[in-house]
Amino acid sequence: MIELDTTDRQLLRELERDATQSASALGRKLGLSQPAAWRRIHRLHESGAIKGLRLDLDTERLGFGVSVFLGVKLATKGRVGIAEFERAVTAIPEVQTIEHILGLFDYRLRVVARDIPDFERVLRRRIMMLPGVGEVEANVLLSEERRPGPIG
Amino acid sequence: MIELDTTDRQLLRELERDATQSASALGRKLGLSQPAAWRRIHRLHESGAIKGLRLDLDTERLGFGVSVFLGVKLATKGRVGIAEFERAVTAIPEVQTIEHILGLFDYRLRVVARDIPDFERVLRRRIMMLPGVGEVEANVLLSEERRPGPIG
DNA sequence: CTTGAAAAGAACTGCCT
DNA sequence: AGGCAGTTCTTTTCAAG
Repeated sequence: MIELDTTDRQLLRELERDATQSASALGRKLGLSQPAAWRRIHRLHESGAIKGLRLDLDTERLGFGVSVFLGVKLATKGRVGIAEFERAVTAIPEVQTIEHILGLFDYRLRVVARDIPDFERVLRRRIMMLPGVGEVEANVLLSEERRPGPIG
Repeated sequence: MIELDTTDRQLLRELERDATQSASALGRKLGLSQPAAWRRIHRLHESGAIKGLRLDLDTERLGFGVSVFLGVKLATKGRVGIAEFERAVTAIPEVQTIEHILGLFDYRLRVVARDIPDFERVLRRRIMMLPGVGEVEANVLLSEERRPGPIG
């Protein structure tokens, strides 16, 4: 486990707010010189505390107005079944996130579609055709909010 | 809705793979000059196609080994109930994402905790104390994979 | 759209406290 | 660990084809 001091935490908090800030801007906010801030950020990358930077696309503006969370229960739960399901679900472009979970469902999928008819097509012709799929639960996304989290 | 040409799509695909690439590196890959690539990226930001860059932290390495998805059904569903719930849930630092959804549940929360006992504390003393909380479903995250998506 | 150039700023390095 | 000074690279804007 990686231990962080107060300054590292402040850096992460700032970078969570705006990941494009320069080392000099961050240094100014925390009372550090530009190289000092840079070296800390660099260490946070090297240590693996920061996995990287993700591009945050506006799926709605790009024509994918519908996001649906699917809970999926597998009917066939052997080792082969799981591997086969994962391989097949990976090939569906509308599936943005695949979460292997433990609980009432086996997988949780985040699926995007242009609209509801498009989603129905994805669900019927893609999701329901996946090998080993059992029960499927759907929840349509209305709005989403990300919080700073206990780490920053 | 924002219309993208093939080059913009290629840019987004590359940036999804690695959001830290320079305009000149992207230009080289797509056969564009550095200013041309830069202007396209700039336009993708301005148009809102790209919302920004998100810091991707390794919650596990930072000591939060447990991620749990909670489906929450509200018992009280008046306008006041929803507003009150959202205000209260926002104040819990362990809640990383709040998704307002339509379906079997009203909200989906992504919660992080240091370990299972820590998660039990969050669940009993924080989540279950939220105003208007009805049924709660839990799924523990085993592994997660993000896919390029139909946009890139 | 392109190339080329120039100025500003950010990233990175080595040395010193 | 932090700061200072300097080098290299990228970003950003411009002129011109």
